[in-house]
Amino acid sequence: MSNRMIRHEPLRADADRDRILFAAAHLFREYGFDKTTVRQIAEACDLLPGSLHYRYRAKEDILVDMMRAAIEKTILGITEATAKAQDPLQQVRAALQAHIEVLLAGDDMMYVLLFEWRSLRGAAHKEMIRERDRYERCWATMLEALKEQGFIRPDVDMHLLRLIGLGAINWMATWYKKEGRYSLDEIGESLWSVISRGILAPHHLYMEKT
Amino acid sequence: MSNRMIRHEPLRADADRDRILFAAAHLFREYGFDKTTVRQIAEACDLLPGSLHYRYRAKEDILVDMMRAAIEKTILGITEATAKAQDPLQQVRAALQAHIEVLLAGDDMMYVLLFEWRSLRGAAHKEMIRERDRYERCWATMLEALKEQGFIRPDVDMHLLRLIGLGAINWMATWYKKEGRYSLDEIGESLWSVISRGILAPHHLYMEKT
DNA sequence: GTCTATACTCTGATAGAC
DNA sequence: GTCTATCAGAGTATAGAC
Repeated sequence: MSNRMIRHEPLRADADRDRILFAAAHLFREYGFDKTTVRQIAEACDLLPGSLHYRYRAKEDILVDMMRAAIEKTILGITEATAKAQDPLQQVRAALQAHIEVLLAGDDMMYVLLFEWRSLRGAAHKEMIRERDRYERCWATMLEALKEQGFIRPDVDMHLLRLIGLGAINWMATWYKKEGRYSLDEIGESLWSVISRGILAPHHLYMEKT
Repeated sequence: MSNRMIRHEPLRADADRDRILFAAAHLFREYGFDKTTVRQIAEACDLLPGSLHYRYRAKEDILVDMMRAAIEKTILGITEATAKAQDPLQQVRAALQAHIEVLLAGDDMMYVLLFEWRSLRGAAHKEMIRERDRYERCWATMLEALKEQGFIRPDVDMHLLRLIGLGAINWMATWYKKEGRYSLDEIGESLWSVISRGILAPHHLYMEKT
């Protein structure tokens, strides 16, 4: 740091951003966005309020930036997971596990993304709705493909299925504990066991069992 | 009201309580507990701040009272529903539908119960955890009975199933719209269709289909 | 970029007349 | 029980020196 020649400003800036967002996320999760003060955030990332203000002009800006990062991470997570999988069924299975892992692996930003978007108003609120829709469309595309290829019973409404499935996972953030009785693999396995038996057409259900 | 003889104090008091809780719940749902001011609540139920203070000494007391009422209503809902049903399977089906209806029928208090318990701290927080556990135990009992009677595949973990199922329903509060494309019956039917096929032992699955 | 000090606003809660 | 008036505190955001 003493030598200007070996400094990498962009990296430094990213690290600062991460440090701030990480500390803020922890507080937002613990106390909620409204009950967390900018003074607390500043203290948690070793800055004084004035310095934090230099990075983020308003408290809400921190939340917006955090949510952008969180949703990007989520989309990246299921994109990578599905890329590895071979057939469409295993793709969905992998995406499901990826969503679980990204959400519950311990990143407080994910929790904040799910439960604090109500704290945003106006333009910022609308932007997050759009971002959420972008993510949900990834799922919609995957699920529609599955249906068109005959994997799913004809009477299953894929739109409702998506809402139900993602809802079950998202709610896990309220009860999952790292030291609890279930591992992320067990949780994903259980969920998939119920859903796959619940929606697959008989032919593929049989294949899935073997 | 002008004649003291025909006044019914307890009824009046209940009506006042409902009026306050209803108005407060609407605001809490719209803006969140923290962003709602006691002045707003007072105005919404045609009281002045001082008068509201007479009923509830602190803002948090309103939230606690509201949550007590909401959880009581929920427990009453599934209790009544299961009482009407005959066999254990239909009992669970009825309880599931009851939970959906109580949660989504339009009572803002239910939404607040699900998403604002984080606003409580200390003793009040602990009390709500206990109340929630009381409710979850109703479900645990029902589901355990189902398993013991052989309705469920042996490999299904009933504890996890409860968390997944109730999670799927609770999350509905974030997306369900009264004017939306799905009725409460459709939603319940879809959920049951997936879950029942996902967990029932083959023999009962066949019976369920007919 | 970081710090100190502070302006300004709004909040929950209360005191006390009626 | 309801009202008016107000307090004490906390909150965000800012100005300006360094």
